[in-house]
Amino acid sequence: MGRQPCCDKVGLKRGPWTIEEDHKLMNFIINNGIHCWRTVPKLAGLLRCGKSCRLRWINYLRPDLKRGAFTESEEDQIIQLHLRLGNRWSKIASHFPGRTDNEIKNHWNTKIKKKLKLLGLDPVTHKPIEKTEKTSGNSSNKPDDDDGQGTIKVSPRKDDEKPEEIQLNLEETNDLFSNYHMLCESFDLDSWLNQGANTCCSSSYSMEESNKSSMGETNSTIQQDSLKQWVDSVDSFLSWDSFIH
DNA sequence: AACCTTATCAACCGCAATTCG
DNA sequence: GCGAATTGCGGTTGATAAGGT
Repeated sequence: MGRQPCCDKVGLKRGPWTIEEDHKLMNFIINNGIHCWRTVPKLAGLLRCGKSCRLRWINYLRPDLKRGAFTESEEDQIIQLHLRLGNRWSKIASHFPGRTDNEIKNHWNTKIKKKLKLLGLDPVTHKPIEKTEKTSGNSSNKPDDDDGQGTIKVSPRKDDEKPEEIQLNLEETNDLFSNYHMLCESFDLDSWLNQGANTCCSSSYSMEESNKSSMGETNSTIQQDSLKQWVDSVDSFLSWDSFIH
């Protein structure tokens, strides 16, 4: 049997989105909202599949996106949530209004993972690497940049250069680990989670929901004005994007 | 200046979960 | 209740910017 592909890929465009495509998608969603992603590209006049449109909207065009680098406290919160939820990025993202699961996942993979490794912590278990190795006795889980003796080797820049060794001896590792746990303990995740749950926005955001929640009782003129402001702001970062590209 | 390596992040893919007829 | 359609999620890839040699 098997499932049909979600969309007919023949003749569909792939790769980076153009400003024109972004405008088409935005205009369509502004005017019509989102009812069925599958029909969005067809109705909006886009040669993209519905999945691609959804992703573009959620990760880049949504009006409530918070752009910019993650703060240290956001990073701490991500680590906390990862400890509890694992790689459930959408769940984690739901506690960061304006952040997307993709953004958090990328940040985790490129920055936080390295930070934890430097602290001598396994990014998967959040436990000291030595400990997990000794207890598991499974060398296949050993990070390739760790020599198993509390020393993390950073890849050399040159072939003839000795790897830079960051001496994280056991004492230092334990100190870092206890600090890390003090941070974990002092952080009231539950109350924060509850607070986040009230303010979080679902990844399946739509203009209809946006209108209901943020514009609820305002009149249509104000709605039009805010919408215009948003489109203007999106226009400004779109042009900036095209400039830097 | 040219080349190479690494880091970053947008976008894609495949599968699971959910919805719909 | 069942199967097909659709949506959403997490892992992965690929383009490109940034930095180093």
